[in-house]
Amino acid sequence: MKIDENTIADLVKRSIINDTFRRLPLDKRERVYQTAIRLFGEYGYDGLAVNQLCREAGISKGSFFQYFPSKAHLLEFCILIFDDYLSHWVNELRQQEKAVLARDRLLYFYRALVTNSRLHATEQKFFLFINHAMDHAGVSLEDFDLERHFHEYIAEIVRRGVETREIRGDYEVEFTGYLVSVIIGGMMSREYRGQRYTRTEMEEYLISFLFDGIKA
Amino acid sequence: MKIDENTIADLVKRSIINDTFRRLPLDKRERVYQTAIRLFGEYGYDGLAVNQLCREAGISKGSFFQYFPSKAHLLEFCILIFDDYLSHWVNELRQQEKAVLARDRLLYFYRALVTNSRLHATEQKFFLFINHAMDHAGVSLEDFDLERHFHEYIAEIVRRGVETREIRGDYEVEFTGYLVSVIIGGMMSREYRGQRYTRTEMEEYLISFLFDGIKA
DNA sequence: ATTGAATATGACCATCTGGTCATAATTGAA
DNA sequence: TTCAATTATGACCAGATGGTCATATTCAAT
Repeated sequence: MKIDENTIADLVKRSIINDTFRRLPLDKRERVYQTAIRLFGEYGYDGLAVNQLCREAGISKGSFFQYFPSKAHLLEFCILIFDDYLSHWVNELRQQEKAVLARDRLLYFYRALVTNSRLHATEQKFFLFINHAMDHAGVSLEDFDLERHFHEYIAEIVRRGVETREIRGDYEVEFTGYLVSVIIGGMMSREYRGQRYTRTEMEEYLISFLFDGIKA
Repeated sequence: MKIDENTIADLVKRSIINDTFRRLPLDKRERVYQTAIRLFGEYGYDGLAVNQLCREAGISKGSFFQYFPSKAHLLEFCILIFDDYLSHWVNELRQQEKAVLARDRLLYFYRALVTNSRLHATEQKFFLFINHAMDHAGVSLEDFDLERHFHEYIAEIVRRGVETREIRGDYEVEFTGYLVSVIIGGMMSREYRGQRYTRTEMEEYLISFLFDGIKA
């Protein structure tokens, strides 16, 4: 995904990045961003050394601090750009998706997640880092709920499902949606590991587990 | 929980801690351990400064490095002691629990988890830190699966449940058990947050969701 | 009271960190 | 070609970090 110009301009206004960075050639901006989320995802906040980032991104330290007010601002920048990326990703998915039944829609979403996370290991790591890491240098990570795009999409599926009487509606849609995404998340992390089951079997179990529970 | 003498002796043999630490008075050992898991849980691995630990635990820096070969060994020590603690906790729970039906046993487990995590915020934070943190200074955190005690216990409940035809057995017990604990975990983290529902309502939804799924 | 071993201590060290800044290189308009 | 503005650079800085070590203290056994 290309970094959105409007978003960049907004970040300049909010003093998260400097105008110098906005004026930079596209490929340089991309290089810095990609290197940053890779290193953050791999080594964490403290583990990313500005020196290393500069070396691997091919810029000098002096330049770095002309682009970003501080290391903490780099993190915030990465989070916000990544948030944009997720938003686009979910939106595209929503447009492509043609299914009607809730079970098919959930399956479609699950498949897309699995495929995507296999494709983009770096983004995956960064996502996990932000989701689990603690606060750093005044950047309260709890303010950035990267999962909300997923949650909102699933909640929408659940809402329709309740309307069409496919899904129970005795508890809040948002709550049920949350539990659904917890299960999907759990299934996903199983995808990476052992795999005693084929992908089709995983999908079958997911849907069956979701809709029917563990009852014999 | 008192730190187990046998465990300590084993850690000395494995050169994770020095013999000096083993010979220390109980309260001092406890103080160091408690302070360490609190600071690790609060600030993470890099965020815990040995100086601060020494200050808050009331020991000198020189002493610290007579107790532990390095900071990384302190972390390993904490993880292994904590692992012991979890093992004891689950064992006690298992002995106290008298229920027969799988749904009652799962409920009992869930209640115990909620109660315990409310009581011991420090341990909770440390647990989350270990579960989510990335590797540090040669300590591969993936080697320490702190959740396995929970997983094993739940898997046992599921196994019995399958035998008594309460729980479906079309997939591996271990897999189903994993999904059950994923849901329980999800419910737990909801406990901390918004709480539009009473605890009883949460429990009812958990069981109903687990056994019956989201089907209308 | 003496002695020898175990333990405690904090000044000290090399290294690394995020961040600065004076200077050099590049750019683009006139 | 000139020149002013923008961007690039890396030596440098103060502070903090994990870790060391010579010395001081404590303690138990005689």
